[in-house]
Amino acid sequence: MRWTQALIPTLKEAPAEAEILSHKLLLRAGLLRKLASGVYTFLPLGLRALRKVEQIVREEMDRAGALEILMPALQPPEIWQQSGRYETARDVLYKVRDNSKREWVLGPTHEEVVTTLAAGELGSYRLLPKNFYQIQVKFRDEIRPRFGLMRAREFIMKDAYSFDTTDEGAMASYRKMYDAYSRIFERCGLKTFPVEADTGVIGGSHSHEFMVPAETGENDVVYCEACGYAANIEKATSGIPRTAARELGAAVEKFPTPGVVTIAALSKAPHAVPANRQIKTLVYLADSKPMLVLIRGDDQLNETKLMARTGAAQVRPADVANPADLAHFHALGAMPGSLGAVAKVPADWPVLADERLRGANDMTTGANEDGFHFRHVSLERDIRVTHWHDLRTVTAGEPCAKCAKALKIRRAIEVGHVFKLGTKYSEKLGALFVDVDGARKPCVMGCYGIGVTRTLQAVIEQCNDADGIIWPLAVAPYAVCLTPLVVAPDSAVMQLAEKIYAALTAAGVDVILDDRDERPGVKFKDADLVGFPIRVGLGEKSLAKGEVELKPRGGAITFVKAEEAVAAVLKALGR
RNA sequence: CGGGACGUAGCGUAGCUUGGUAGCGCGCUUGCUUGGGGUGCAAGAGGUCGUGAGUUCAAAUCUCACCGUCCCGACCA
Repeated sequence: MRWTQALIPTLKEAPAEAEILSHKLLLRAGLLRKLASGVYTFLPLGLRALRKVEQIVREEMDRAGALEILMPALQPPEIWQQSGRYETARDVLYKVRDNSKREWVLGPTHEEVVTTLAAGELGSYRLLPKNFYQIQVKFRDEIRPRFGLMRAREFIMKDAYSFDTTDEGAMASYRKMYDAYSRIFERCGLKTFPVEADTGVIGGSHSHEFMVPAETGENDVVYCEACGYAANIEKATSGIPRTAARELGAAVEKFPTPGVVTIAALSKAPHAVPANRQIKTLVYLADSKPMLVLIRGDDQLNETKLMARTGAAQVRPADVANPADLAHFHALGAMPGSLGAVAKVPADWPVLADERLRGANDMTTGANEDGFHFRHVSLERDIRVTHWHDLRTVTAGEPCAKCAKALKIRRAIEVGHVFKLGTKYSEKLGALFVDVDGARKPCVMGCYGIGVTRTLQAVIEQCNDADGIIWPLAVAPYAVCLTPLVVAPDSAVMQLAEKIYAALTAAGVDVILDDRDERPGVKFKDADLVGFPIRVGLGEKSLAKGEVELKPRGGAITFVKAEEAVAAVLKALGR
């Protein structure tokens, strides 16, 4: 490609819409343009890089035995109603109506479609196992799109779905995908690490996310450098000890605490009850049903864990500002700040307590009477706990549950996610097969996603310097940029450039010839900004010595004989 | 949805407090110049000042509503 025939609109300054570095570089290097919030056009260079990522994904999925298909983005709402996600996923579903008023859903993911396909086509164990994948546009009505391609309304995803006859088979499929993902990200030049993950609304029992460490990521990952434990903070646990038990002793005693409505306030004089001797009592609604959640005063509730433990599709804290929720506080007899689980708890309310409180006594908690608290409370003796769960959020420095070394927490970008789904969708959508024994059984499923557009941006986030992008060779839009500093067609410099251009093109190298009549500085700056892995500089000075320059992006210049330039480039490309 | 900021030429911005001819840099066009890290000079094109109401003799500037964009939170398959 000749630069003058391409469209590479580089920018000296980043548009104000971009906040993080990778987003700025996407815009400045002329890869991407925004049409609307969370909706983007890929310019030629951006598309080339995207295609490179897609191709790596495709090759590794094929190698893992998956079959590429292409499913529709436009989907009938009926299958979503069948799976139950028409309701549970309604917040992210784009719904459209055609001219005859029939409703459609723009696919945010494809479990429903692929399971419907399997229901029709995979009727015998002889056809199993199968793994279908596609690389396709997804639509999600994100509450807040942000950071360019990181969280967009419309984005490209590789999604795969495996169908097995047995649980063991499904685990083998899962393992294959896990291994394929490791190879995919490695080939993309990305440093990723897998972490244990929550399975969320999608359901399932086993799940890992592939994370790219980055301060701009939207996930917190808990990890242990000593033993390798790593988990999304939504899922992570630690070996932190339970609350120290004291002698059972005194009976519950009510005491006045006028105006004290926070853990912090109660921990100060005159009461001076340390936060770790307090019970935080929260009113939560799980699918609209009220419950009490008990957490130690110095801990934070992990809502994802709460959702997982209750099995609810939606959990939210009761809100004093919401008139409909006030009844729940009235039922307890107090407002937040004085809530407790000792007295006046309606008999049909579940009381969920965090494991860290198990066996704790001599604790202080609200009395369900505004302005009063109870002291000398024993969890076992004084509170009707209906469920004990791990509900707290891990914090940095806590001992690892496996090896007791201090845990660390870092931010990361989720680029891939593998799930073992089980039979949730195959049962609901009728993906049954006839087994050897003649019995009809639901397929055991797995699903596996890679955010392709997000991965592309993650590469930029990880591979850059002050001058611009530093593309890993495997995903660079062009591997080589030829930079003649004289572009007159009859000049020796340009004629040599044309010769090298022709030879590299013939060798199948992705090469761009910067034939613009621009000053050297402009060409160098643009080449650095766009981030071509190798730049070949051709100028009169070096050519007088019979040499051209080879400059790897971010590396030092080397000089090679002009007649050896093509071979040197091929060698630098590892070919 | 709650909190905050912003909307002036393709991009970045000044002007708004105190109402009165819309300015600068980059980019773009033309000419000359320069020619190894975003040359220099000159001339030029390009603006519904987000949209709509209102106040006023007069609104980019003041008021209200709406739309859009971004950030924090909530949410997130």
